[in-house]
Amino acid sequence: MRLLRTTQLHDPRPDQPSDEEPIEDIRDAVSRLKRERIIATAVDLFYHHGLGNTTLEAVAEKMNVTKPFIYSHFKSKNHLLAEICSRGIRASLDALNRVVASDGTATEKIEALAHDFMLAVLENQRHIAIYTREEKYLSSDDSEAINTMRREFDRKICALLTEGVTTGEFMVDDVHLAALAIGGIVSWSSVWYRSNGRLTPAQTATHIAELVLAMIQAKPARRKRVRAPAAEVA
Amino acid sequence: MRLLRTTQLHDPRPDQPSDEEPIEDIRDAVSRLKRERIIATAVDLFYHHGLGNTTLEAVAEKMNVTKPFIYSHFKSKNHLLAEICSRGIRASLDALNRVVASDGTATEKIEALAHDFMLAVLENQRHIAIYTREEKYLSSDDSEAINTMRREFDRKICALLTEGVTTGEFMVDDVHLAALAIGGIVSWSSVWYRSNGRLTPAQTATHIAELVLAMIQAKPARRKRVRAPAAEVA
DNA sequence: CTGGCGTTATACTGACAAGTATGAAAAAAG
DNA sequence: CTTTTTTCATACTTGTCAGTATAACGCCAG
Repeated sequence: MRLLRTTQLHDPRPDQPSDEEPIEDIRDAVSRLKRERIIATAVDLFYHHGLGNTTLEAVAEKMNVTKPFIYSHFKSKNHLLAEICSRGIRASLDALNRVVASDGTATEKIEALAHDFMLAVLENQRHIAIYTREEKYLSSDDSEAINTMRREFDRKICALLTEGVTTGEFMVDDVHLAALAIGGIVSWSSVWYRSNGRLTPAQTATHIAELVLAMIQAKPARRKRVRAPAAEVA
Repeated sequence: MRLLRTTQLHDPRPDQPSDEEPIEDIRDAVSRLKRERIIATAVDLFYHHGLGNTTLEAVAEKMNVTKPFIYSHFKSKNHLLAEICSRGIRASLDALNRVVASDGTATEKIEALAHDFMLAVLENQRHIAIYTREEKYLSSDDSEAINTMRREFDRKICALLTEGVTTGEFMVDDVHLAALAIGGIVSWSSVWYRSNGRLTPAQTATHIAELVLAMIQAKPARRKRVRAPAAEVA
């Protein structure tokens, strides 16, 4: 296209108006591919060396392109960072929401939550590690949006724990602290996890879920194993 | 004195040669006081705005001094950062070692460990948060030294857990993962803890220790409460 | 009071890296 | 094949800061 995304002209696909699968415009696909590569490269460097030790020139060089290439896809270094961070957070939040929306006993839901949340963190480990470290370099808008997510997070876990305490499934003195503990166990994994380590993400998630259940003293009673469909693997 | 720390001359305190308490030289005391103030101010700013968003000029301004003042006490911005980080780590490691050296059952020791470690983290929350975020900006020497500590850390918790499993006090499938979970619960508190929050550090530590014991399914059997002397408060 | 020493402000340098103006080459359109 | 448009490399500008040279000030000794 030449005018796409700019102004005039109707639909850039004038052929059969519908009935076909909505094939994505090639330009968009190419553009997205490039974006993805930039992000992947940046994640790699930001993760290993830190945001402040990584120049966009270094990112460009690693891709065998130059700086303006990156600037044609991201408005600034901070926008790139924001994209990276929000992906990590979004993956976790999706996992959480999927579980909360499912039905089952509180025990089942907490187990699923610990498992899927852990898996989401492990699968997005670097994004989340970057977010955790570089939060202060996000624009206040971005960081506020993300903080809202985080609070929502805590709220939902608390609600779930409270439910379980009410039904007598769990035993915890302080629901809020327990929620933070769960968040800690899972979130901290972005610090220590290495993808070439002893356990696969799935194994790790399973073990961690058991630890979480033990922590809140959930009766390992009849768990019907109706867990939400596991997050699709990256 | 004017020649102290330089070269010649005997003892700068020529009066009663001994028998007195070893009163620290005033200059040294003053110098230390200044260093402490610089560190405190830097911690404040680094914590709230991030290392990269904080210039040394900003630190100086907040103290109503200027940059060379800081440079006369720290060789570089990174040396200042290293000092901040190592304080946080040292406090935690001291707590750990104190507990490991104490005697008692594995249950008692783990409880004490969780409690005292948590307390140490809370009391040094900002230092540790800064360390966690800015690790990549430490010289490789410093960061290696600190990583050694971290590994030692894990090793000792693992040993303790293994001991408890052997004596039948604990039930955990994977000792190493449990150690990481404990580390996560505690370390992550440096991210969420606010000193003006609902609970005092001591209360928080007590609750967290309970959660940890539950997680490893320690029998709440005869805990004789011979906990190591609580960390002196900062 | 005076001279020397240590300390800290003033004022600078130098480097580095974010972001950009321009134009060349490639791709699409006609 | 020619024209138009997009994309990205070359080469630049610019601001910011870590770190420093120098000089002024104050403190203690004699």
